[in-house]
Amino acid sequence: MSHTSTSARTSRETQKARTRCALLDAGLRLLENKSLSSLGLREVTRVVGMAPAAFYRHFRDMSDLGVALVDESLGSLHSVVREILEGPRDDVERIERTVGAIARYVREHPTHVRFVARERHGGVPAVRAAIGRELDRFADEVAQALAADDVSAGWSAEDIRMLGQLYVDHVVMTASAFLDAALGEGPDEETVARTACRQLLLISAGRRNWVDGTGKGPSAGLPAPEPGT
Amino acid sequence: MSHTSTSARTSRETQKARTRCALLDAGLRLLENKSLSSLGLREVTRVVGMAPAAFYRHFRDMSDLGVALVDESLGSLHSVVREILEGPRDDVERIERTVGAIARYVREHPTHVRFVARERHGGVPAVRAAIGRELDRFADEVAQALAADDVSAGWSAEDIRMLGQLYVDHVVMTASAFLDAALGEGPDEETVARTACRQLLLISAGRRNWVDGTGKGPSAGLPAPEPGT
DNA sequence: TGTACATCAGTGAACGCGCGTTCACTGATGTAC
DNA sequence: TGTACATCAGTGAACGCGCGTTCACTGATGTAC
Repeated sequence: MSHTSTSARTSRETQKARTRCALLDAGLRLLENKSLSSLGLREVTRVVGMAPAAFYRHFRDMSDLGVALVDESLGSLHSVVREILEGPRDDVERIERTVGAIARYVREHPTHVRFVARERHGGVPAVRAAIGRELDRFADEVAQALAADDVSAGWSAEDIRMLGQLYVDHVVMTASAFLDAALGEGPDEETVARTACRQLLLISAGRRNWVDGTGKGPSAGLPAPEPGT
Repeated sequence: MSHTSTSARTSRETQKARTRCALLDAGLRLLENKSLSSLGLREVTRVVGMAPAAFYRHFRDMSDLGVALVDESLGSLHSVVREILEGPRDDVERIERTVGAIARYVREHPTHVRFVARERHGGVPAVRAAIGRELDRFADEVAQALAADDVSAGWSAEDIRMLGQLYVDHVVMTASAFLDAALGEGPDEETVARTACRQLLLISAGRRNWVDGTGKGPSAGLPAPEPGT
């Protein structure tokens, strides 16, 4: 409990926060080439340059540090998502802005993105749960924004939520593909961007032609309207 | 090199194959709750009940065992995929068959599915590469089948391949969701199945209303055809 | 068929090493008066 | 302002443990004659 008058943190507090941050940074750096469950507490403290025992002043164990990394990685993303969703409603433009934003985010925070992609199904339950919870929140936010679109008229809440999840899953896939591209594995960034845009456009097309429960759009299953009859 | 006349394997060969299989089984079992990069050679041999050193008679290291597990996990899946793709072309039925087949596969081989989901972006490069290669092959197979559909008339090879990739990614997501359901995490199996079906139906609707390069279906962006003019 | 030799999957002991965790400690920072 | 005491982030030594890898070996199986 701090005894200083609210805002001004003591130098002790700020120093502790700095060390904690250094531990998180070191962890993230080491996690580029391995997974959390094989990352050692001593590896992290060694990079920071402190005694192993000091680790316990900041985290209970590596899994605890992992959960903190999830918050750091995905917490900042909510504002980005909101910004995109609040932009113009036009499909094509929104899609291009989305894919551009993903590309930028991956370029600026590659280690965070890799961490999330790797640990989403990784071997540390608490971290997996934290990522799942955060991605669910994103799906909710997206669903909420989608509900406001004209094309969503008549959609059930369940279907809108399903669509939000489809988008979020696709964003994760795309981010991961951008990451591979940056590493020289798989197709280059340009190709990933084009593929992602087209996949999203295809989903948009499906959305516009969705008929509840059957998925049959106006141009399928029914005879085409015959002009003049 | 075997010196027996082709088909009949010596008892030595079969015994070696059995041991190898026991190592793979033990590895897979241990990987339910951890990731490959934190799984130890000694853990595996302990479960099988053999001396650690014997491991080297079968695999160079754990990464080598991981690649063998990828082959075992995904190799058998090609026939399943082909069977689905060769079935009826009708969208709804094919989708339901697909989702049913995923559910069944996950129920019958949960450990293989978890392994692939976990190591797809995991910390062992050789295993990641092996999984990526295999999933690309699946995308190719799906794309080839899609190309034969009527709705694909006029599609560029690139767009068909993009669609194949979208389907494969979606299948992986769905399999992973079924797995969570079986573990009591997240929504139940029934919900996962319904969501997956609707997402696939939505993609199908997009496919039917795809206009090259814009994603604009016939019911959007253009004035609706006016009967009688 | 029987015998002598080759192969090689699996053994068990040994090695050096880095791990997570504990503990009493130090000394700079913060607080009370 | 100065002094005496409390807090607590970080230290460094120690511990027992399981790890991957090596090595000379054993003994059942397979081969040649």
